[in-house]
Amino acid sequence: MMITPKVAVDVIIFTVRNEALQVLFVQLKPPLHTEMWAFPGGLVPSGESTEEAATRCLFETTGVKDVYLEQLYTFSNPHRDPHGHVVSVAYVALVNRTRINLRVPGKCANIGWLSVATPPPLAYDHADMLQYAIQRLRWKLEYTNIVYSLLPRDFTLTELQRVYEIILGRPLDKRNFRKKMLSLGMLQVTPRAVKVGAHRPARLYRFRRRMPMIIEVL
Amino acid sequence: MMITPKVAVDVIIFTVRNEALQVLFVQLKPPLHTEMWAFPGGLVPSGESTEEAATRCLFETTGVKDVYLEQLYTFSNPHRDPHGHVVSVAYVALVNRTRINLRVPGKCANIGWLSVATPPPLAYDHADMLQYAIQRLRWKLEYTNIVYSLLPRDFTLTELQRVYEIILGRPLDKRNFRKKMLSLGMLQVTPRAVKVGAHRPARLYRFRRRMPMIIEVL
DNA sequence: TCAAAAGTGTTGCATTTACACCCATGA
DNA sequence: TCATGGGTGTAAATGCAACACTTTTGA
Repeated sequence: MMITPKVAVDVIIFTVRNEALQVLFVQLKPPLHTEMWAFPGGLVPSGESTEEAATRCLFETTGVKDVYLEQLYTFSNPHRDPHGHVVSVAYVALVNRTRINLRVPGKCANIGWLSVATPPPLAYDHADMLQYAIQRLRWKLEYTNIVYSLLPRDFTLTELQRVYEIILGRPLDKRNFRKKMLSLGMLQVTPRAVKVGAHRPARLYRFRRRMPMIIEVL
Repeated sequence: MMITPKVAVDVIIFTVRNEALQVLFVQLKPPLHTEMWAFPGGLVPSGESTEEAATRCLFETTGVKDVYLEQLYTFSNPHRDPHGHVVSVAYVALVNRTRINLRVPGKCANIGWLSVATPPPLAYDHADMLQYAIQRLRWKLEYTNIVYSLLPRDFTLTELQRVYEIILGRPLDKRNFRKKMLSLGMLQVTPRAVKVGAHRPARLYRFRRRMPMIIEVL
């Protein structure tokens, strides 16, 4: 019987919070990489699919299920983990921060959201993973509806636009943005509006279908 | 120590041959799945990256290196292989058939090119892999230059167009195709032309850079 | 001179970009 | 009445799709 590498998953959990794109990191307990941060993850037991393992990891740290979760890439450099050859299947999840109840997994010393703009020192090859994940997120934002998973059920168009601007890192034209979003037909107007502050109340919208789809197909 | 699944690679090797998109399949030796076909692949030994394993598999069956090779997806269903839990990292390779010297790997009974239009019964979850690979190939053909890996160094625009038509499965307009290709600036005219048959000779072109790149960036 | 593939431009349509003012509200 | 964010339309430019004839060659 040939000896093959071990299999792990890492889950890159994005949210938009405090006007920034943030990622959930855990801090490992000594003696492993203390002072470094890493994505939630771990070895995959035989009999469990990597999707299941990623879903489980996501649930154990945030308490949420049923959010957008996508396989990103498989990282397999034999030296990526100094303790032995571990092939890691990376996943990306998008969560709405208001639904989160963070919990520190048993094997971790700490957990928290950190902005991708100023990432901390990362363990293993997690810096590569993060770069790739951000790139993929920006790319898919443009031609899918996955942003639904970052927002509450009801939201204003300005909130939606802010999420796009924060992730893409550039300002968008308000009129063109609204025209485009509404023309895609994936949003539904709700009868309600929000009144906050001394100005005109904003209409609330929601996604017709809160599931991933490619925009041309809508 | 936790027991994790074994790690394998499968390589989906595409070529364009006989006016069809074809894939390289091997037939397993008895007692395993005889009568079924599968992609070249196998377990990844500890210490080898999956890229290396895929490159090696490609070389062992076709004798080529330095062609387009891309990670496709990781398949991890615990039941995908009835003999035990094997996570397979699938790769896609694109080769130019004229450069190929097929060899039957020791553990296989047979090897050959088969058209994707009429795929044979496939072992494991290889039918799923194939569908996904075709989809990805079509998609990437539209916004990258990866087609370079399917053609000889020098080719005519008609040959290039045929490759696109065969993979996409629909006819393309000759004038629009040429306009588009030439405007992207990724082709170089060569001084030579080919004369075959009783008609005007065709100019030969080649790719400026025979390496994968996204078309907007060119 | 004929057959066969190579090669070449223009027009309409759809999509994207740029851009500035009025509206509704609470303080 | 003023400050604040919500909401709206038009014109130019760009990109894409449709479409037919002339050129060069060898037989």
